[in-house]
Amino acid sequence: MVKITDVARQAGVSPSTVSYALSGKRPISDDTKRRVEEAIRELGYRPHAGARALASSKSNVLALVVPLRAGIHIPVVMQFAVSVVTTARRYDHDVLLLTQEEGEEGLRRVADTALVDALILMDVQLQDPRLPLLRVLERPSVMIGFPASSEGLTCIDLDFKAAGEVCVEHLAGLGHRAVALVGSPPEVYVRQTAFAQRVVQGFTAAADRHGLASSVHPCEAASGAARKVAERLLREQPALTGVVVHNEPLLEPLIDAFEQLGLRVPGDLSVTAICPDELAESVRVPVTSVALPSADIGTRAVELLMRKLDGTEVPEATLLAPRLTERASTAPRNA
Amino acid sequence: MVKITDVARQAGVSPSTVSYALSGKRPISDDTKRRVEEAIRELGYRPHAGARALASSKSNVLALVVPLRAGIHIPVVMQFAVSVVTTARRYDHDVLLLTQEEGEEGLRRVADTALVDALILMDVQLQDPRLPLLRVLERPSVMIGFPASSEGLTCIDLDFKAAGEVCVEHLAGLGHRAVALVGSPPEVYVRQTAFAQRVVQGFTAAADRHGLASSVHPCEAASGAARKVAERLLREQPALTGVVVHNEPLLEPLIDAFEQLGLRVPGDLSVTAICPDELAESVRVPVTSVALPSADIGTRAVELLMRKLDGTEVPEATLLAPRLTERASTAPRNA
DNA sequence: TTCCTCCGTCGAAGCGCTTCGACGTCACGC
DNA sequence: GCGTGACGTCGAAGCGCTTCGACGGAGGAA
Repeated sequence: MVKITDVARQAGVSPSTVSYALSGKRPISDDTKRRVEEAIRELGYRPHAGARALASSKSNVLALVVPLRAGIHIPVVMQFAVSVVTTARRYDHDVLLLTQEEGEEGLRRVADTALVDALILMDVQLQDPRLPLLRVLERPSVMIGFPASSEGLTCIDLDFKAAGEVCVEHLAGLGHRAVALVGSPPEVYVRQTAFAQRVVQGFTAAADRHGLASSVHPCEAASGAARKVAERLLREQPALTGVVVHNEPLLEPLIDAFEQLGLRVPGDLSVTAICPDELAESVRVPVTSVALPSADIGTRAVELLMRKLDGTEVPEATLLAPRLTERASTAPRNA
Repeated sequence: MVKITDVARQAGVSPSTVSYALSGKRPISDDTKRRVEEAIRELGYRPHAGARALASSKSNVLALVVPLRAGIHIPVVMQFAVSVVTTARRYDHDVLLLTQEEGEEGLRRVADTALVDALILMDVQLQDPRLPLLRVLERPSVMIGFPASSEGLTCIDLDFKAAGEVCVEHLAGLGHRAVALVGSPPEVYVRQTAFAQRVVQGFTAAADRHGLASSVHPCEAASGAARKVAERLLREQPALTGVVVHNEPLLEPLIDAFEQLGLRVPGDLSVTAICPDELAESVRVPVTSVALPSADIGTRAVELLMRKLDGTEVPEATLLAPRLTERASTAPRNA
């Protein structure tokens, strides 16, 4: 193994000079820098991560805690993870993958052993048991999603309430007078995951504001459930002409179910969704949707963390404004 | 920060004794061990990962390289990653997440900086550019999937050839005489990813052996493509009564398409798949399938790696025998 | 010209841990 | 009763890097 002293010898300088040439923390003459770089290249030198972490008390590793619970759309998690890794690399950091399963003990472990410098958590619940820990941990963290109180923490997420509102407003603007929300599986609500509830709040508030008849239906993500909920909607709300879907795996089956029940989309029924653009575009009838910008959120989360590591102040809450893209699934009522 | 010397003082022993009590590498009296453990608990001591890595030249971290290319079913990747993390934890290791995007340079980086002790690679291609690197890297690795030559490397995967055969044999056993394989997207074959080709080999070989008429159809994973391929199959192969699907996202849409074309499953058409059991069970007509045991593979991959880290010899190739589960989508011909 | 400052570099200390050799003690066998 | 291990513990060295203080020399100010 080639070490910094080898490089120093080869370049005719001291080890500390090599270190400074690498880190830029002290001025080094161009000539010296060049010789050092050359020596590094010739010898194929790579600084030892552990030694570096020990001496500098920085591991340049971020922890990413991913959920593995039911009711969460896996591709979104994955896309998010990839964008975190990619962005972290831009800042010369790596990403350690943890599962929710490890719980608070896992967080404490990687933080206290100095394995990681900072943490990113996904799938935060309203009363998340990890919150107190994050507040006392001596390492910065960013949460994807919002707990009941984000006091002293840093959170980022799509503004789901606004997303629910935007969907309703789009439908109201098209003249629809009765709308329904097909939501996430019941367990997601029971778990008190904020984003699902926020959509409901936004949806209901906007519907009330516009004087629309509305109803909310949590729904399993199995395609069998699509048919059932479709039938039920038509039975209970015969005047229904607008539907908001906040349940990725159900989107396509639900549209199929409506069509099989004799309703054309968007002729008889307008459908909007809150989901990744990718999914919305890939449905047989491309769906008007509010984008779930997982890649964007991942990038921003890492950027927030980097600023915290720099000692910069960052806002406690970052809510991304919803962006609705019109596609083929919505049309004016009675068009 | 509390360090090993603090623990040593508190327990009235030397730092090295604490270290040995922790690692068990030398005998320590029960009494001393107890006092050390107590001191650790009282002080909340956590060994510094970097210091440990430096002194022991072991980071206790594994690298996991995940693919992010098209044509790969994301939930499978995720499930795999989770099982790797979970198993690694059982062996007191953590997992660093890398993307394929980082390429060979990324592998070299984490290996040469001693950030990780070993590597796991997914989505290996027949002529994978990373192979030469893996052979010279001074760290053990395990690959999920098989390259053209696994000489000197360690690979593990489902036996996809046998999986293709098992599907055909199941159909042949039910009396079917004309079968088709609906495969992965074309780009997966172009990329020379072994598993897709192996399925084709097994499928074709078994069909020939049993004297069945057969055809192979790579297919996009979009649900629009399902309808097209279904129509094409019926047109080109009117006698068709058995289909093997090796394309997760297409499974359900394809069955829908067949039914909309007037074919009942399994009445007129028997369908088998190679996919996660979870998926096969969740389809409206539960599908007879060969399981894609991602969790199992992940676990085994980590176990192989641990044995290599121990210096134990492991087999170069581990092929998991296919396991076919009969469900509602297959029935005897002309039942 | 002298003094001070800033630049570029060096040497040494030290980050917190593991590990090696050494040493005292105790039990056992002859 | 004494040699001989094995057991349990200690001290010191060192893993490879960063960083701090120091220092010589050049350049500008006085």
